[in-house]
Amino acid sequence: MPPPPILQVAINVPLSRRFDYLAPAGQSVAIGSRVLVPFGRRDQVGLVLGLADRSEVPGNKLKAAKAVLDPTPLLSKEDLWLCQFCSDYYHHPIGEVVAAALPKLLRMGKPVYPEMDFLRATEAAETAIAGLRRAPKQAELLTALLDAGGDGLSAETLTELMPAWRRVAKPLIEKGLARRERYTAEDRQPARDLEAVAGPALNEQQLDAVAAVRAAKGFESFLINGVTGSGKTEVYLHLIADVLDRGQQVLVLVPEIGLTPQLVNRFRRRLGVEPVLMHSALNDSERLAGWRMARSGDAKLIVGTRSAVFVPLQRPGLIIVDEEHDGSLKQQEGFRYSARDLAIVRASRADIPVVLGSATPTLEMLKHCADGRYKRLDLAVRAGGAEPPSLRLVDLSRSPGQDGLSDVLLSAVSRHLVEGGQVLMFLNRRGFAPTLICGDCGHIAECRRCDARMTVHAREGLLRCHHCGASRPIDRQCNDCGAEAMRALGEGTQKLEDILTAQFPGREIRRIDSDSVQRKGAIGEALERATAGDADILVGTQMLSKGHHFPKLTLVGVINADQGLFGTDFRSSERLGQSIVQVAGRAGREERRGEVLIQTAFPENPFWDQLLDGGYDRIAAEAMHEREQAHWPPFARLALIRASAHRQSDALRFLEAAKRLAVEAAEERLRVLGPVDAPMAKRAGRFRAQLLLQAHDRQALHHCLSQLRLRLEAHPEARKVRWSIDVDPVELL
DNA sequence: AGCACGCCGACT
DNA sequence: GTCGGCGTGCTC
Repeated sequence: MPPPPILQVAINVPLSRRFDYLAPAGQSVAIGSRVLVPFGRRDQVGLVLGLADRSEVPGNKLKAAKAVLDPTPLLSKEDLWLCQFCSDYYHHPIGEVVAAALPKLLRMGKPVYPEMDFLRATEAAETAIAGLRRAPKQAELLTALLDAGGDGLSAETLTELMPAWRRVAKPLIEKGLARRERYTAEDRQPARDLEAVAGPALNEQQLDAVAAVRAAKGFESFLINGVTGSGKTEVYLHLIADVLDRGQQVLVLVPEIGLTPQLVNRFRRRLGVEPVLMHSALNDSERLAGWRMARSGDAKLIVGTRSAVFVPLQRPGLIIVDEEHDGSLKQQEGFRYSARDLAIVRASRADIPVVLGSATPTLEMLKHCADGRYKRLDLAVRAGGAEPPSLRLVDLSRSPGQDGLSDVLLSAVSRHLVEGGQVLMFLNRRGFAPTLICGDCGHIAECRRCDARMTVHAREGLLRCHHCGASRPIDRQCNDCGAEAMRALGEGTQKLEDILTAQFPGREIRRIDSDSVQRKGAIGEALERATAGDADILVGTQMLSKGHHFPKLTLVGVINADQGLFGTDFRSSERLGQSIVQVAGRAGREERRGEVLIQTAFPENPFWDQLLDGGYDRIAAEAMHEREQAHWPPFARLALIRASAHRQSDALRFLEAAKRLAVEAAEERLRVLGPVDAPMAKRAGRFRAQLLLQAHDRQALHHCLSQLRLRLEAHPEARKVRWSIDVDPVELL
């Protein structure tokens, strides 16, 4: 008689260990299944990571699982491998990793296939149907049920077929001709094999790129470095079509904003398959349905944002990461993973190619290419022969204008409008004005919970903190000297919209930022409306610069680029280069050449010369050189220990302890910098500080982090602080 | 993270 | 006299 197996269970708590349980009496449990377990004084859903025949935990402490929630494993060996990899690489508790990898309903213990109401015909129906001549609706319904046979039809299907079916079904049920039952519902196959519409012929570079990826035997990483408008998507479409033809699945990761109807429609039309979407605008059951279809293999093409990188795939054939440089691919709280990096890890594990695309690749990817680890595929010409936009600086000291808009830019706007073009004004600052200042004493209105100034939102009459979301009515008097002299200083998108409205009466001006686009997922619709062409001037933040195609757009104005020029983060020039090149790429994609005007008070800054002279390539090359000199990524590996607490001293004391432990564990193979207050030390009422670990290679860093985490979890100082490890941080604050 | 236990302040 | 504040400890 073998001993009862011990279940090693991952539970969604911030603890790194697994919890051992006895299998429920008389039941066998498979690895990868969920179980309901007693945990402390409550019940929790856990995932079985492994089976063992003995446990370190003393027998009297072992409890038995209460129920097995999945008769067959929910996650495959491959899925579990990915979770374990994440837990190891990001030094994050396995239970929280598993939780992040599962749709909410599964996390809550709901069944994979929901039970649904069905209506089916009884045996008596066959003969009785002839007697229903005077009840045509009933006859119609019963015929449909008989035609469906088997389990009958689901409530969902019936509602589509005959919205009033419930009323019609009632007499049928009373006559014993139909019966309501509950079954687990199978997914309806996504509509597919629509007509695939042929696309434009590929140019030589596109053909080369397609051929290169096609030639991959198993895992290989490709970086498609394609200028905006060069037709990266066309290359993706050909590659996807290949894989679909082989009967394998394709996973496409896009930035949050990239999931616009434009892209999805193009996939649908050109490939003749219905893409399964996974993004934040879906509700819980839609998410679960998509997850299920990916797992079963019914979904051929999955297009999703960051968290879709965890979706189980039955027959993976290709992973594509579009806009690889985009910051939204990195989770910025809790379990801080990079969906781009995990996509590469998954592809490697599955032994399939991975394709990363960007017009402005990160230095990390450029270095991999330079080292020969990844294959770089350049698309240097715009499809259809469109010319690249012309970039020009506007010196704000020579052409001051008013309210932050130079005369040069204003006259360019009117010129383009008169010529029938559309104009985009790019300003990475929402709200009315970034600052409310006292004209008498110079006091600036600040957030009470953060070390940040409040942003003026004039429409709503509010001051808002963009860091914690707090708001209050605009101060009438100065909180410092009491003078009634508070005025808005600087420009935000709201104010810019007002100024342009006054300057260009009769023109349609549309603002697109996270204030004007409230609902998640509404961004796509807002962009669609703007594209339709009735807007003359678009005013917006970063949101406007990503991936969307505006056919009539001929002028882009970059209102305030200077804030990126003096960033403290070592990535700031890479970032500024990316955002300007990306927004510039929106201009002039068809017959008319686009014009980009960049306002700056510092035209002498070498950054501008590099950008105008050599474009993003040059910016990247310069930045690469600096990073090598300074031993920053991609020439070093970083990890950040973040801590926050109500008292600043608690956070700092914890990090001091962490520093001692890190130095102990590291054996001089890494530098420990800090602890320092985060640049905005107080945020949402908590004080934040961080410790930076810098290592030459991954092994040194990870060796140190593994030891560090175990010791920190047990450390008495850790109780007063909220802390986390951020491996490969992208934001150093 | 949650949840209970535990020991000190302003209220029915 | 109690309701409740959040410090401390624990979860197989």
